[in-house]
Amino acid sequence: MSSVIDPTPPYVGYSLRVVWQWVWELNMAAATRAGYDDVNPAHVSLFRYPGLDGYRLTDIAQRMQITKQSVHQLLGHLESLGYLIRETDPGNRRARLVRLTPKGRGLQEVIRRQALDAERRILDILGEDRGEQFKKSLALLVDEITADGEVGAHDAADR
Amino acid sequence: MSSVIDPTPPYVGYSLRVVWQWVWELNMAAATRAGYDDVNPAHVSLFRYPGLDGYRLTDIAQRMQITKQSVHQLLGHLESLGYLIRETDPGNRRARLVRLTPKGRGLQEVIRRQALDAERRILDILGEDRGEQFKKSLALLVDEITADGEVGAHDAADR
DNA sequence: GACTATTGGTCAGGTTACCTGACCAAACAG
DNA sequence: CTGTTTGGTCAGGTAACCTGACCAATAGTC
Repeated sequence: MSSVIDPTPPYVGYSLRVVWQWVWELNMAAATRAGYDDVNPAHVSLFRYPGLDGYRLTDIAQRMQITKQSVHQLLGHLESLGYLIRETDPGNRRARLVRLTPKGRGLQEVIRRQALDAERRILDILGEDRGEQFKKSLALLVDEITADGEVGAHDAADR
Repeated sequence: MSSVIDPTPPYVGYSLRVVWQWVWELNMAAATRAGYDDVNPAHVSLFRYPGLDGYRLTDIAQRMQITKQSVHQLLGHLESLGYLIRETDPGNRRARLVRLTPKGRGLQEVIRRQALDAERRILDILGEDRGEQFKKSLALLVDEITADGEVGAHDAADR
């Protein structure tokens, strides 16, 4: 009794998840290996592109699609762990800007290096031509998706 | 002061995440729209390829990379919501097999259809040739990654 | 057969990343 | 001056995860 829908897996969604998860696990592993073992996945995810330095809490909350309160808590952890400080924005005295400490910049650097390394590994697997084509396709998809505002544009209001 | 690492974003990891998240949000939206609004993302994720029907708790835990206890709890929710039942495996009386109810099969079907729809939309964006190439590349990456056991092969022991 | 080890699953209890709601202070609009 | 909006914080709750202890059925060994 085969279903009406014959799946012909693996689905693209499935594959995307597997590959992304692989990159993400390499990312966490790189952080831990480099000695940043006092942070958990939620913390590290805040460091992902485009990072934390110079951003306000609200910007980060919007980017991550979580509440300001959640970001507040996570930034609090990172601050008490010595990864960053929050200083008042000179141009807007209600706002506070995240500033990475040397420790924070160290972790940021590890994460960026790892991102490039993952990219390298993908190109190695696919080969140069196919790899570049793959990157272009991905970029095109990202353009199209973010243009439509289909991701991250639910209730820009507050949540 | 440009960093040692000039990022040339967007990174592949970032793009993968954006695209995957887009697919995933379409997935959740499809479930909700179809009336399955008593399940949350954690529940729906259990239904993702290759699904629940016929599997044992332990299989699912391993696939999802979470503990048996967590799966136990989530399956408990889904059972009390009427999505599935757990019946003793005739061939192994300690094991219990997940069996989807009609309601559960309904949700499963919605998710499968949505997966195909997402695939269609990606092909529409990239065009037929480029899209097929993209799928092939993804499949190749998945093969390579899962072959090395780099994902989901941490401690096959318990977890 | 009896004896241990392994496997599949459950119960009890803790942690924490999220959430909602209420609130304050600075900035802005009239 | 008087609301309203914006950036952020405090208090408290929810639930998806975790660890540890445990039981029942199976498999391996003598």
